Amino acid sequence: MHTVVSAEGSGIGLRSVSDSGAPAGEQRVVEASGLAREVAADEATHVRWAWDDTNNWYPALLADGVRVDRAHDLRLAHAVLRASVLSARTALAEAGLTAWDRLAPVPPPGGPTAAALVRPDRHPGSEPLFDLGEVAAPTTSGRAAGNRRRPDAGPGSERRTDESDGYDQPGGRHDHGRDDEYLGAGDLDPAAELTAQLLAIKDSTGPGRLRLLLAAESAGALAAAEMHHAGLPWRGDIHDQILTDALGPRPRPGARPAKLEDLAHRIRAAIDAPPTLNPDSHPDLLRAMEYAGVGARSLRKWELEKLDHPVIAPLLEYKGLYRLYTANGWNWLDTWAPDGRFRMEYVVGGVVTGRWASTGGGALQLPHNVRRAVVADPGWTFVVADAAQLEPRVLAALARDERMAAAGRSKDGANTDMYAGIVATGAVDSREHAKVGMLGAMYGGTTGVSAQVLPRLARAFPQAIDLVERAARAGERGEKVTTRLGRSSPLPGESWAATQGSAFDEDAGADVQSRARSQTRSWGRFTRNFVVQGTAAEWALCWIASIRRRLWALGEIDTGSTPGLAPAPFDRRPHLVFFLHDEVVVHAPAAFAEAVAQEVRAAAEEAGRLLFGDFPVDFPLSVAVTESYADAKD
DNA sequence: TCCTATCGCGCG
DNA sequence: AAAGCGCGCGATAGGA
Repeated sequence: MHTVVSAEGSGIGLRSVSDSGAPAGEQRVVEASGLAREVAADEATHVRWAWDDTNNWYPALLADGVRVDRAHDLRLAHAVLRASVLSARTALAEAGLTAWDRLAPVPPPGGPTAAALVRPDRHPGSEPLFDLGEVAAPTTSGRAAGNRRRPDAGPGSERRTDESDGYDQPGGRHDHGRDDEYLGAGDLDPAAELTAQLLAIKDSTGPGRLRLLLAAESAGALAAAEMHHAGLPWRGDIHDQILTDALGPRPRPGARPAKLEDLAHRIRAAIDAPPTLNPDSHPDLLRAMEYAGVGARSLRKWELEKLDHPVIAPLLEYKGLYRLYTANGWNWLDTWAPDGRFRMEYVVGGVVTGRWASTGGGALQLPHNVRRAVVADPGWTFVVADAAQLEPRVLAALARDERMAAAGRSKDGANTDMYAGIVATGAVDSREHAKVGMLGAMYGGTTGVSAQVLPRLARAFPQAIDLVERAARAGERGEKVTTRLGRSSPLPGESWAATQGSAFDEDAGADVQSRARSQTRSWGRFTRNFVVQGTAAEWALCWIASIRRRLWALGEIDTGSTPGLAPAPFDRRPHLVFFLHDEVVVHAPAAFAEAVAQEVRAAAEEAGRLLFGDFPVDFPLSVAVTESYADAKD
């Protein structure tokens, strides 16, 4: 049974919808301030909460200490069902675009991203887009401030829509924007949409796969909201020490840190440049280096490293420290972890393949050299787990390639390295060859060692290699490809097809043809990788969904003991604090560490079974119990 | 002045 | 163009 949650005037509507999509009973309307109590009471009935966007509702519940077990995120589900080939011949997919196709993800409340959206420059005398007082509930400041829809909301309101016109190049961010008429937020009827989605699942060619995918995607949205709520423990004092050791004391605004200033002098001296040369200006620096005869074509690190000149050493050091200073320096600390927690802002489903993206704070790019600042609370510890060689294992299982799966299977309980296993089959000579060969197969590498090794891999593991080759050819033909659970790739944009067509013109020049060919191959590499990366993302979603359920079931520390620094409902319980594609960090009371490690492993096994049934493929983890994230070597 | 493109590098 | 996939971000350059 689902309960659909929606805004009804100043109150909140709760309406039951059966698993077949039939409305069950009348809608109840409760006061906004009473929602948390209502939800907490209904949790015991194993209801699945359905709502337009998890970030519109769940943060306020968490703020009231209420955790929910299951949800159905209508925005995320709609996007999957709209695009999937499994649901292509359903009413939902065959209907024209609706307001649900135009929803942009709602940022988590209270963070810098939400603040930036709430603070648009208002001209004096212009009407505010929404009245904060009208919808504000005591505990829902973030939601009330920026993200609640109103019946009269229109273009330019808080319900922003994406404006991109689709895909011309692989690699664009996931969006569903089109430039037809905006239908208006008033058209969002969550109960009707849920009914339509459940019907689309039932009518699809893979209801079981889609049901699992949407459950996992929605569980991911819950987990992301919970991680934002709990935050990653962050020791600002340690971070500051790292910065001071590397850069010198924090400079006044506008000034370079002492170490960078010193290196800038040495760089100028080494190439006889004037004191006005700004090493942050690539064109100027490159020109000055050319004048000094350094012989650099660009300023890329790997290229500079090949050169022999006195400027290289200080320049490389400068670039490293500059990166630390600009990306994760004091400004970052002030903005993203001012109070002992880094509240990362994930964008669930933000990548076309189904991976998560993040916005602001660079949660998915946290450099290794600042991870020392991630320290567990007193009496608590981290359990850090990452899936070893996830993508090649996923490929083996996807292709049902028994030999490749066997190469990654653990023998007598030993934690195996799949690349070593591939070497052991005799297919290739070294672990390095196995690794670059597999990466090349999954990414579409055509040169160097990876291309040399590919034929050997194709001989040893024909089914796995054939799967990625077929995915590449489908993409080159402009077709969709689909992951294990039913997430389909986007189609290339109109200009892609136009370029393809123009290559067939009688008078097409060689340059046009070569551009078309290069574009074709590029899209093929995208679809080749899509099936693997996308299915790996599905494995990770199932993993994280299982972990959050299992952690909750572990219960809490004794009532006598001191709670941790995490906010309720996690102050006495192990909880997820970080997720990075194939890696999780759990923050747990020290006494729970071993139990958590065991559950994280069990969750990985469960994820493998959910995706691949009894196909004999292993997904081993490396698990570390540690006080500091930096001590978990990946 | 604002907006976008480019470079380069962090992560998986 | 490192060698192929997927991202976010900050600084500077350059066009409008």
